[in-house]
Amino acid sequence: MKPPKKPAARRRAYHHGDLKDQLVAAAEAIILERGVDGFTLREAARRAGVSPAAPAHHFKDASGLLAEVALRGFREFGDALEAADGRGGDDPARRLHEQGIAYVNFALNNPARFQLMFRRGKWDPDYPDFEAVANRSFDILARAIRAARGLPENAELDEDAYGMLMATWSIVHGFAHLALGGEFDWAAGVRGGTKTILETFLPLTLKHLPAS
Amino acid sequence: MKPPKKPAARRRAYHHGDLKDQLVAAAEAIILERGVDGFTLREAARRAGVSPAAPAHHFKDASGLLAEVALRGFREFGDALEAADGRGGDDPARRLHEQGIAYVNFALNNPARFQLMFRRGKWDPDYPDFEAVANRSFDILARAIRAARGLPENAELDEDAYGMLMATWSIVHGFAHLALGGEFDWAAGVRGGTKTILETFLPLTLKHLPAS
DNA sequence: TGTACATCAGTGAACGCGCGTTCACTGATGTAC
DNA sequence: TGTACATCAGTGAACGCGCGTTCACTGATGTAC
Repeated sequence: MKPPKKPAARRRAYHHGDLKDQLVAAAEAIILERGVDGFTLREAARRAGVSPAAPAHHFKDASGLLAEVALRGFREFGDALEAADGRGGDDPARRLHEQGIAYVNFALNNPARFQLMFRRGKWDPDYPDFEAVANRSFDILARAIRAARGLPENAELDEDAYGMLMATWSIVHGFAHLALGGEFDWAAGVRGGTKTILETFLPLTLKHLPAS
Repeated sequence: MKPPKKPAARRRAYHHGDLKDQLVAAAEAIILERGVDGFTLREAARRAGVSPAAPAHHFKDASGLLAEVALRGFREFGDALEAADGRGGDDPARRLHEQGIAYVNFALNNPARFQLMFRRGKWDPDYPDFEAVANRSFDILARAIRAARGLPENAELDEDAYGMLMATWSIVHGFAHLALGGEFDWAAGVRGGTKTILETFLPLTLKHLPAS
C-alpha cells in the first residue's frame, strides 16, 4: 500500500530552484517585522531554508540583496506613479494630486520597501540598473510639474518649478514618513491606523498641494 | 628647575567629572559621522576616554544615553520653534512660515540629533521627562494652526485644522528629510549643499505652505 | 540515446569581529561626629 | 581639624552572542559529441 521509497519527510531538493526570489521575499518580511536595520543576511538565508553561504551565489553581498529589494520597490513605485499620472488626464493639478495619493499609498502599503528605498547606504548603489530605475519616479513627477507650469517637455525647470516640485515632493514624502514613523498615531488611533490615515487624513492634507 | 613630582604625561583623574556630558557629545559626534545606526556605546566610551563599563553609572543602557541625546535635541528644537513663532507677531501665516524656516534650519544644522529624534525605537521612551519635552514642539505648531483657523486657544482641532497642520508639518519635515537624505543634491551641487538648500530652495518651497 | 565533463548552486564548519552587559574590584570623594 | 566610613564613579577582564564572509567540498544539472 505504501508507495515505495517515499522518505517520511520529503527532503528538499539540493538545488533550491527559487532561491533568489525567496531571499528577496524573506528580506522584505524581515524589514517589515524588524525595520531596515533588523535585516541580516543570515536571517534571510535561514528563512529561505538555506545555509548562510548560499546567498553568495546570487548576490555579491548583503547590500546587493538589499539593492535588489529596493530596485523592485522602485520599479513598482514608478509604475504606480505613472498609472496615477495617467489618471489625471490632461489636468496638471489632477495629475499631481493623483501622484500624491499614489505616493503615500505605496509608502503605507509597502512600508518595508519604501523605508529601504530612501535609505541610501543600505543598498549597493552600483547594482545593475539601479540608477535608471530609481530616477524614473523623479522624472514622472518632474513631467507633471512642467505641465503645471506650462513648460515644454524636457525643458529645464525654472525657479517656480523648483519650488513647486520640492513642495509637492516634500509634502507627500513628509506625510508618508511621519505616518510610518507613528507620528500621526495620536490622530488615527492605534487600530486600523493605516486605513484611517489614508482615508481621512491624507485627503485633508492633499488639499494643500501647491497646484491645487 | 623641574617641578617636583609632575608625571611626564599627566594621568587623567580617576574620576572623570564630566563624563555624562562628554558621552552625550561623543554620541552626537558618532551619529554625525556614521549615522544613527553607526552609534555604539563602546565607541562613545572610547571617545570619552573611559572603559566600556563606565557609562552604566550614568545611563541605564545604550538606549538611555540616546534618549538623553534626543531629549536635549527636542529641548533646543522646541526653543527654536518657540522663538520663531514669536517672530511672527500676530500674523498666523507669518508665525507658521517662521516656524517652517526654523524647523528645517534646525534639521540641517543638527542632522545627528534630528535624525535620532525621529527614530523611535532607538531611544528609551520611558526616559524621564521625555514625553513632555517631545510634545512641546507639536503644541507650538498646533497653537499657530489654531490661530490661523481662528480657533480659540486649547480648542479641539477641526477637520480643516487637521489638514493644515498635517500639510504644514509634512512639507517641512519632508523637505528636511529629503535634504538630509541627499535627495536634493542634484539641485544643490555637492559643495556647500546645506547652505544652498537653506538659502535658495527652502524659500522657494515654503512659498507653498498652506497658510501662505 | 548515452556518456563525459564542465558548470552551477548548494553545504557546513570555521574565521575574526565588535557588540552590550556583567562582575568583582578599587580609588576618590563627601559626610558625620 | 581629624578621622572613620559610606557612597560614588571608575577599572579591566570576561561572558555569550550573532554577524558577514570565506573555504574546500559535493551533489545536481546542462551540454557536446
